[in-house]
Amino acid sequence: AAHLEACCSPLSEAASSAQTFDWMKVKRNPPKTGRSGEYGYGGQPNTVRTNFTTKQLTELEKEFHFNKYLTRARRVEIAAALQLNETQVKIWFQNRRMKQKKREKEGLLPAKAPTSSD
Amino acid sequence: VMILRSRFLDARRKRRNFNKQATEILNEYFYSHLSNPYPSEEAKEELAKKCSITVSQVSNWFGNKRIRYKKNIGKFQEEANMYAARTAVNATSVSAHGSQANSPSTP
DNA sequence: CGTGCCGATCAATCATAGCA
DNA sequence: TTGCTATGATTGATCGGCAC
Repeated sequence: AAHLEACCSPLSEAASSAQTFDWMKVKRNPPKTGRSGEYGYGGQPNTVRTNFTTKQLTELEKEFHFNKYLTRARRVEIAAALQLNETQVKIWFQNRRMKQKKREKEGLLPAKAPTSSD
Repeated sequence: VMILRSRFLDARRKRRNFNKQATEILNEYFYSHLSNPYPSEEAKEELAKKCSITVSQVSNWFGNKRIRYKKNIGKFQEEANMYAARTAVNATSVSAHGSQANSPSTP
């Protein structure tokens, strides 16, 4: 579900001024993470971006090197051990995999252009 | 406290601004596609080559540009007009490539 | 029908560059 | 040097699409 606001008339504005296109109205849904009293922070629903502690990140990294992918069981263990939601652990691994892929991809071209000149 | 963070924060530290030339190219693309500033992977690669930066940097640039633009459209009005006029000519030569049917507006 | 993953993107923030 | 703004990069989390 997305919240699209319909206010300005799409067909108006002219001249050089920029109109308000769809992409400018895109609003992400507020994160629903946090749930379940976790660490010592208020009780209000997490506003945004959970700040992982160094300890949590260290453990997650350790797990990642052991396994790039998690099993349901492992995820539950880690979530409990680090006091995070299973979703947060799942998402962390997802992002971590993408990050590694990006790294590999870039750490392969920085050399030089593939042109046969050399 | 924050010292612990900076410990392993990598590239973010020695950041270098892009050349004026590169920024020009990126802005030209952005404003000439203001209706949909989402370059395809191929387009990103081409921009990266022209700007002498990586594809990731191109993605970062567009990501930041989009967010910051919509956050304060007014602040970019001048810039928008400037590039709009400049790329208006360029747009004419790029209207027959058979890549993607894209032209929602164009009153 | 529900769930995990991917690829792209968002959105907030960090740390520095640049300028007055 | 001091203070503030511009800007590139990072990252937890969302969105749409796809496979199982």
